[in-house]
Amino acid sequence: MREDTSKNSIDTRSRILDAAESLFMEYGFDGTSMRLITGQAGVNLAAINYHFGSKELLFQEVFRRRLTDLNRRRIAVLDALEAEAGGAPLKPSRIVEAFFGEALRMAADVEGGGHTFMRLLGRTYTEPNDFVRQFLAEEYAECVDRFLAALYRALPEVERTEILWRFHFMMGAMSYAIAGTDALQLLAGKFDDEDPARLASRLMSFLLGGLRAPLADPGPA
Amino acid sequence: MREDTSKNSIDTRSRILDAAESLFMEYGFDGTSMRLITGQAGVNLAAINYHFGSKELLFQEVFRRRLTDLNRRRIAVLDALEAEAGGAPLKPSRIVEAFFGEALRMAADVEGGGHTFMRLLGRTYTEPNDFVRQFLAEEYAECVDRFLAALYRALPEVERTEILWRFHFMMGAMSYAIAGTDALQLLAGKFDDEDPARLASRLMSFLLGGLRAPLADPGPA
DNA sequence: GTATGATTAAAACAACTGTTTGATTTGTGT
DNA sequence: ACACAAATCAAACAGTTGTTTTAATCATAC
Repeated sequence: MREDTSKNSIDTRSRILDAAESLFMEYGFDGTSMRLITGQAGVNLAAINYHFGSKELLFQEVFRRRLTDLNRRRIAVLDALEAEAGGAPLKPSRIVEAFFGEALRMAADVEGGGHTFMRLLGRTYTEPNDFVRQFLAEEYAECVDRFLAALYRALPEVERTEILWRFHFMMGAMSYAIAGTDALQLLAGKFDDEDPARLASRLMSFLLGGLRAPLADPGPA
Repeated sequence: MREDTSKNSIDTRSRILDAAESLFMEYGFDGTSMRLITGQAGVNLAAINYHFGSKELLFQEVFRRRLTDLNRRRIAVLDALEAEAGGAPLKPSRIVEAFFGEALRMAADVEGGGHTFMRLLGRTYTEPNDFVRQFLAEEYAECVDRFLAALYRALPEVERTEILWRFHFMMGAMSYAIAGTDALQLLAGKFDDEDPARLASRLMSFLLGGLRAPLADPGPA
């Protein structure tokens, strides 16, 4: 009947994290109660405060658990690309593929929870809670700095502000592609879903098309 | 001291709607309490239930107030384009410009509240509350049907599924560009904001670049 | 086996949630 | 001025929120 040995407590921790990840994704931070989380995790109500301190700290830990590795992997890929190039600037498309490809790879991991997490991350971008924004900024800082620097070097003739905006647009397209699948099914009515596997290649070609688009006229009257 | 005549009640209604729009945008549906709304609106707590019936119905009315007009304008522009073309299929870029241009025009209206509303709309796409999804689907149905039909006719050689996905990506890029400005400021650190006026042209050229991008390989191994 | 610290458990805490009630005020038509 | 409906108000409703407390149980080292 019982299978927990000494890893009982770390089991409780990850059961809470898994349940919280899934519920935060579905109902948001405010829409998810402690009792809902502990109920789905099958643990006592007080376990969250005991193991994480508060609901907010649990929320942050849900992100840290996956984001740290994701951004580490992104930087590792970028390191490899730059080492291979040997000092020469990279192709912009390779940089973009590295950054968004790693995210899409995580989003494709349905059983391991990566898919759920990426949907949660996507909807969190548009929920500008102060404490979440502060936290995400710190978590992303190094990775974004590295990739922006690489893009600046790859596109020296393009204004940096323009690159920033394009990066923002790409983040938005990706987040919606993952987090807003329900919205699409909604707007478009019936939608053949033979394709979540092909999402990555579809999205990537869209992103690269947007990246390569001619710059806008500076002055629209 | 008092300036209200007979329009007292409709004044209360719109005061509530304005406060709710702004607060829902900032804190989300669950994070915004009735007392917060009525407090900022300067009306009695019971006024929301009296004038709108419930918090959910107020939420819906916040959307209906702006969305109905927005989609009506979109369809009007599309009608004009099709009348001008006289039966010939439209250029895809014109269709996209019509759909997203109207949204961006609303987002540029800061004083009138259009900007706030578009940010709220953007973050709501990723909050898949059942009752919101149902409502948005009905509100968008006719407009999306018309624009998708126009795109299908404009791009007869492209699979309809591909067009759906591109439309989804474009929606995501736009919503983030408007709703997630804070997220960008965050990730990129300092960000010159001499540009909210140029957002429209920047975004439009990105969207058209994505729309024109070559289709992805169907099979990524 | 017993002591010690870590974990779990049940119960209670005050604060806040959306909604309803009943009385009072306000506006309008006669 | 009167009557009638619309609108506002203060107060209370029952239920839920995140967190804390105190006791019980667990695992482990001596």
